[in-house]
Amino acid sequence: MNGKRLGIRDIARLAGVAPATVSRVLNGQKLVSEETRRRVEEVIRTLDYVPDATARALSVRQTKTIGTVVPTVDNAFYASGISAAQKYLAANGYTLLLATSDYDPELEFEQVRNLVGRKVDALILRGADHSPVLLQFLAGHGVPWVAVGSYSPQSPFPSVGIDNHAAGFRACTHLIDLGHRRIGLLGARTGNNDRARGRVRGAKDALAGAGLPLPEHWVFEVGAGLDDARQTAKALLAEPARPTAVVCTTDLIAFGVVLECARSGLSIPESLSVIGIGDLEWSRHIQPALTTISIPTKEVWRRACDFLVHSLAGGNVCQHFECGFELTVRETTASPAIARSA
Amino acid sequence: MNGKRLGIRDIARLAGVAPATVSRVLNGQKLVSEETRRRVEEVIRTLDYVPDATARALSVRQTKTIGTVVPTVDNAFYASGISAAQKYLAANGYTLLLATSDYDPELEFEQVRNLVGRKVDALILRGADHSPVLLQFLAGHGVPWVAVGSYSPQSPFPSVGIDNHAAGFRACTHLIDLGHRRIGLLGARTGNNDRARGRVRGAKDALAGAGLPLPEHWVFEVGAGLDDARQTAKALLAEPARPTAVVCTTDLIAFGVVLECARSGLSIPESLSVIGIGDLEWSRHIQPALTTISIPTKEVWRRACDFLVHSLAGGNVCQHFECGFELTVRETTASPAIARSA
DNA sequence: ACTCCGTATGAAACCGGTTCCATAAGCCGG
DNA sequence: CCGGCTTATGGAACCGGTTTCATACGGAGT
Repeated sequence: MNGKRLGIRDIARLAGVAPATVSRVLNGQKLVSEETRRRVEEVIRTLDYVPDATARALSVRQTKTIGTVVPTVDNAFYASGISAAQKYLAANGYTLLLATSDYDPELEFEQVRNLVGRKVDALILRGADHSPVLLQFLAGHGVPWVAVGSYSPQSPFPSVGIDNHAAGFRACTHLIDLGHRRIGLLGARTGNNDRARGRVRGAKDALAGAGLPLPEHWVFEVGAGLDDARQTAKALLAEPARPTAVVCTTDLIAFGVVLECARSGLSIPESLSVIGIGDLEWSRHIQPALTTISIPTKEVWRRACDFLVHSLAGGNVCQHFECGFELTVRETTASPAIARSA
Repeated sequence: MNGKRLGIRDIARLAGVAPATVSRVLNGQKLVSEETRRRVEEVIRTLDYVPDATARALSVRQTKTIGTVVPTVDNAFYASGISAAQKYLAANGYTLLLATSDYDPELEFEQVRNLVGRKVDALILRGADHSPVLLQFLAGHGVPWVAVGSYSPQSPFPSVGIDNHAAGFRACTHLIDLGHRRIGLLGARTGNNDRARGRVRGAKDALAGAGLPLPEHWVFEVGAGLDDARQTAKALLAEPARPTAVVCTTDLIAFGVVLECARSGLSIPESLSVIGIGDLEWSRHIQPALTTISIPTKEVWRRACDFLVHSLAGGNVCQHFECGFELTVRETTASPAIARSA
């Protein structure tokens, strides 16, 4: 190849103009004569010149990049959000810089630090639950960010998501309405996770509101993978005095229960009603199809991006956005009467 | 906040040294006295200073960033690869810049252009099947890249993946070995996709080798989503003279068949044997569990990253790496005798 | 005491864009 | 015919790191 990269000055020389003019053409400013613009564009096209974004970033102090750190992409829930975000951002001239934390807050911080060093214009973080040190770091460096996944109007930082407490409450209420009195609760780890916590509390509040007991041995804390979920489900099924229904705070956990019941020949919903939260793609494909709380994950992420893009553009955008959820009844829930009265 | 961002010169002033020295400390060079190093690090720590990666990138002409463009993250197959790549790269000081093309070559090119403009050190692209214009663009800009998903030793560009022809062949052979004579073929779109093409050809070659016919109406070309797969499966089941087995070039397609059969009461494998290629996480969870060709997707991506990291570091790495696959027999395949001889 | 060398540090140019400011040309009204 | 305004363009500083080259210093060798 030709010895060195070609830059704006080369283009300028070949087009017989000043670098400043080339820059103006590149940025579509209107203070350039039509004639000059065409000449410059011609040169750019024939040389296949692509301006150096790092140089531009250094100069204008913005990278047109949004960073995000999620626990893993290896989970339909996050993958779906990432996908939606990526698409929305690309359509608006931004690129997504992706980092994963593997559910480790320590690593999350390191990743955030890295992203900030790379001068992302803003960050998308899951949940509003972050260490003060991290928050202070972000504030100190003037990096805007938005929390996705939970609607937290009381938080001083922007957030987009659903009301997790209400979702947990709604899921549990559905079971109560069906007539269940013995309801178990399988929740994701709540440490450092306000969404899981909200859902669990919602379900508990529903139970308490209905005057129903929740014995210690009917509540389980579940790890992140599908295998963890199956493991826990197995433990649940081994319970001598089993509940007639369980609310799972994520669909993945519910999958675990459904699959494990299938394996051990326990029929759903006759012997056990199961409800999840999330409504992943698989939820309606699995056998029996999962009753769940549908969360518009893609919309949540899209709105988070929308918020950032607009507020970076100087717009005045509402700090908190609540996305709606809805109960989607499929085949894994039924009245306990079906089984008991038989 | 303090009026302006703090830079290396501020750190230098506060530590009473020259900017060059701070730079040396940051980069861990050894030509700095222990005493000075400690003083500088002290200042950096107390000020929470994070060096500007864009400035560094401009200066050293490398961003420690690897770009990739995949059709979508919204597919367990790609999500899994992305996830592995991200993790591996992070562990080696790189960050993944993610772009998606939505199965559109036009958009893919645009994304590549964008990534190149952002000065990624290298690219990971799916497959070796790219337009000459794109290849020329990459070459002209001196951007190294590696193809993932197919082992293509004859290609002038590096590749990491499995031998897709062999995978298709193996899958089909499994059905033939079981005694099937009427075998259908559900393949992903082959346009611009050498992997799908290889698998389809492999299956066809196996058929031809066994002297088995493949009537036009037993081969289907399937769209990308699970819903497309179900749609096609529905069409297959409507065939009056249906095959006794089908090879699907991806697990997602196989899922479609399995789910659609369950819906219409057709029992697998008694009435129809199904084999997929890929072995996604769901393949072993679905009912009945899917027989498939297991591809070490994560390993493929990890090796692709490994290749790039090492060759960027100046190492001399083998240009093509073939990952192994293996047949994983589960519950969706059986001898046709079971059904026919009854 | 003097040269020679290795080590620690500083000064300044450079990476490739952007943008402020200056300048020049063209046009209008008085 | 000239001042003043608008528009097109060029010159040069600047963004925040890195790196080359020069310099200063201390110690070893003779």
